[in-house]
Amino acid sequence: MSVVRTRFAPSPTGFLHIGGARTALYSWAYARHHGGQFILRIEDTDVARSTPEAVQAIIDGMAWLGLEHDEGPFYQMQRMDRYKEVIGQMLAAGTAYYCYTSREELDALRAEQEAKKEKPRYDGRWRPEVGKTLPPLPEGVQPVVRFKNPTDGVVAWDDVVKGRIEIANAELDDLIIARADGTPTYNFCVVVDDWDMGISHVIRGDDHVNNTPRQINILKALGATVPQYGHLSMILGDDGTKLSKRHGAVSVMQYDEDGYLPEAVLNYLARLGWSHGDDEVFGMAQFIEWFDLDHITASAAQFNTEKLNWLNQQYLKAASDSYLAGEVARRLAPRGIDPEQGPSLEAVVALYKDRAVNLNELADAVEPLLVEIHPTAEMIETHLTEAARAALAQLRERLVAVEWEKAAISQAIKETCTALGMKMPQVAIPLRVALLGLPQSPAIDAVLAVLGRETVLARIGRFL
RNA sequence: GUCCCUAUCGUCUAGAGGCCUAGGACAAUACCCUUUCACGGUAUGAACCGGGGUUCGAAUCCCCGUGGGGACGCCA
Repeated sequence: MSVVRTRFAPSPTGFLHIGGARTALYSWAYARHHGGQFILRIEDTDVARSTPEAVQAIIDGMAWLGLEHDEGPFYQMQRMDRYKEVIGQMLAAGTAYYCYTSREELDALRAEQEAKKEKPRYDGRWRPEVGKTLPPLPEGVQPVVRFKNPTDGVVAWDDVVKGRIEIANAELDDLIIARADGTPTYNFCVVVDDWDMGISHVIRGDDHVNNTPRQINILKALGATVPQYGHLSMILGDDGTKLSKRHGAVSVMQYDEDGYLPEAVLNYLARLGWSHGDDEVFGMAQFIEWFDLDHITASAAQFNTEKLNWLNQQYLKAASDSYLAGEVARRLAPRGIDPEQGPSLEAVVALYKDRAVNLNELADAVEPLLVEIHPTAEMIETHLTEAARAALAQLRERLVAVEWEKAAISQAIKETCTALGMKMPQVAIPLRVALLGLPQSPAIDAVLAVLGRETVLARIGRFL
């Protein structure tokens, strides 16, 4: 069996978004599954729209997700000589030709065809044919180079996700492979790159299905081996419409900012458009073991933030306290909070990680344990009644002497309840408000234990 | 307009002719657990786009509609 070599080939005209991330993930996982190589290639031939910032954004996104490549990044702009070399060969071999049709003529042709409700396409006026007389060479027109596409028969391939696809050559026109300024175009560069880089499986977005027959024809004209193709359907936004700036078409780094763990995003993406029976929660090692291009869904999938949230929560619960403490500290820093002060961040995070959906929520939840709190007047009025304050006063006295660990603290709270004939919540809720400014928290004895005696006594003391 | 792809609960999906009284997960609802809020547990409701075939038998195969998406650039 031959070596598996896959690639991810984004054009650096924006950040790495969720659709691109899934394409990269599948290509990466397929290579890993087969012990092959995963190549990163930057398709930057559109000089006007490509930016170094976008290149960096893509690399950052890949790094955040942990999709490391084995070769590259290769930049198409650095491979110009090679493309020109191949174009020269094709011109010489007669599989490509110069076309002197101007942009204006092309526009007119297109308009005419559209008016007649026809599929717009080049009419082959400069295509050399035996016994055909070409038009006279116009003055001052720099020619483009067009590929001489076969006119009959069909191009067919067995798409690994969509099955057999056949397209009649009659549907295809002679595409431009080099612009008037000599620079090669996308469909041509892809072909040369996939060929030169020995790509065995091209896994890419659905929007490239129509490019595939053209690329196969060029590959064949070059005498190159045609790789396997797999076209992934697109990802729709939360509302079922195409991803746009407003919903979902955001950088994967936005997910970091929104408090998602890369593991959760990866797991979510793996399951969006692919399945392994009823399995839902699995790490990348497991995914690599399972993933094999079977079971990829052919139809478009709608992004569902709620399920991502649920997955993120699962990963949050499973994550280690030290990892979470690091992530939370990173989010607390911009708020001017130094987690070195106060109780151990790991202990605090452990208390809250079961109840947060994302890291930002976790940071929010943890904050009152780390900084001075300011309960609202309303909160104080509703919860810190005379009776409540009396209970807190008595509890405080017990806490002064008690051994500082959960069971003993719990015992002290219970004794206070009994002594005053109060129910647990009647003491616990005011206590929460006094300590955290909130009526809800994890188990109160655990909160006290983590907060430390000094802080607890001081915070209760403020209301006596 | 032409070509290509696609169609199972609200969403992601299982399903490769009988295992389907269509399964799981998210979301929803109810109950349980609970010291509050969560977590967790249990249960309930919820789908094969329509029409024709093929077959003893179709969610699964074929055809036609319809819906959705994509492509038709000297963009990638």
